[in-house]
Amino acid sequence: MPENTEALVEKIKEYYEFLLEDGLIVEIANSGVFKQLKEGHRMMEIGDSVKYMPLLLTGAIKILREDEEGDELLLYFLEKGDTCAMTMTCCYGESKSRIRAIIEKDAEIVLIPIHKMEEWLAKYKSWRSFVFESYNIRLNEMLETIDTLAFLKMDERLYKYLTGKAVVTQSTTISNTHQEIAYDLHTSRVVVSRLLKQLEHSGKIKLYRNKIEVLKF
Amino acid sequence: MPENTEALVEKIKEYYEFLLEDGLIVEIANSGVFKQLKEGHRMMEIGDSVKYMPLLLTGAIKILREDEEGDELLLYFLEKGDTCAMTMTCCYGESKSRIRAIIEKDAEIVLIPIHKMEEWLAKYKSWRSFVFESYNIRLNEMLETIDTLAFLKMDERLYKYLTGKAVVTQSTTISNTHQEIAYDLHTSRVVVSRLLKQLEHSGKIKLYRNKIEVLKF
DNA sequence: AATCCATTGTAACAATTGTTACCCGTTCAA
DNA sequence: TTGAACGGGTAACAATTGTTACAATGGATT
Repeated sequence: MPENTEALVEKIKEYYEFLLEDGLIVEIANSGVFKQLKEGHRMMEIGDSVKYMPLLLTGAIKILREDEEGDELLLYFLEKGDTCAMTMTCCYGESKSRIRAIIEKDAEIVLIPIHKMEEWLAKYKSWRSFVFESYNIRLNEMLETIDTLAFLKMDERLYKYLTGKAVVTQSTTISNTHQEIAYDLHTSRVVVSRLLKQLEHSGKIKLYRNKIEVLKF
Repeated sequence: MPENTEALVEKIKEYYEFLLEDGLIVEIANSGVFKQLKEGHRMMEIGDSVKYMPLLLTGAIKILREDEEGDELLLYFLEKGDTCAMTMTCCYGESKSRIRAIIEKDAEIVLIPIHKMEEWLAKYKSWRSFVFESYNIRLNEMLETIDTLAFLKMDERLYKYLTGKAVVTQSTTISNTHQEIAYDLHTSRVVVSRLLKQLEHSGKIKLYRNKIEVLKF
């Protein structure tokens, strides 16, 4: 936990030095708020009004979509160096979140007041690049999600989910119940159990209680 | 067809006067190329390198995604006042198109060289707003597409497709074969025929040869 | 008129996914 | 120690979607 602004500048530099100008990093440290968040923390809900844009320093965040009946779907994970473009959306146009964000792995973030975003756009070229780059990454991530939904069958989606999760959490062991996975993929627990069993038989994973080991990538 | 730059300025003003500064519109008219494109024209293919960003004045464009096997999926339609954010993606980072664009309804567009985009970002506030607004619209459109894929059944997707298409083409009559619809929804012709019959029985549409009439919205 | 071809309708069947029900084993609290 | 709650396995069945096959229709062409 950075003790003061100086320390925060150093902390941000660790992850953003090569992306953002020094002057901008100082501004971020001055007007941003550093936070440490625990796994499982619900950072944002659908309909919440968005006042801050998060910069992710460490850890991982999962971004979910929900329909009217409350059914969920995992959109993508945010990792170190990412920011949430769906949040940036809120600086122009609507100010309500259209997604849910849950900490997937203990995270350190810096919250930036959204009015700064526009201010820095005119002022810092590196900020413009960063913001655009973020939008692009997000658009491509959404494309990927669409491809997955449209072109893959459930067993492929499941396997992709497991390997993807292993990557963002930097661990081949996934600590989830079948029910939780079912929520993320928007299917039922029985279907997940069935397909996990198949994946185990084909030697790609190993099943334990509350735990799945990914063997192949 | 505008005869000269003066006429093009007027033409662009018709659609963008309230969005973009006058000075910017003049610049667009100077460095942009006006084009008229016919329905069915394949404007861009996956893998094409992107050198221009299109501003849509009239008509409609459909944006498709394709997987390795050549299976297609409709992502969304672009309409008057829209631009293609997936194209803007190409100004930073990769320069290859990740989508296919086909004229859905005779269109008039202005092609802007992509290097102008960055130049104008620093120079015109209205351009920044426009570009951000476009990104946001596109992100939300992609979210909508994801919702549709994840939460709707095929009959609902089909009905949504028909009504959506009626809106962008500004006509309740849809001139498509069942096979063409099947491609857009990434399913088979037989499935489309079956579900269309159901929709007809429920009184939402009326079927003809090469033609579908949307009765309810 | 005869023929061809694209389009649509439909039946029969297969594969995938979703649902219900019930099992067993583990964990945890009373 | 007992029982409830949770996590997971599995069978049986239902619903949805995909596939194959073939018939019927209507235009277009010769």
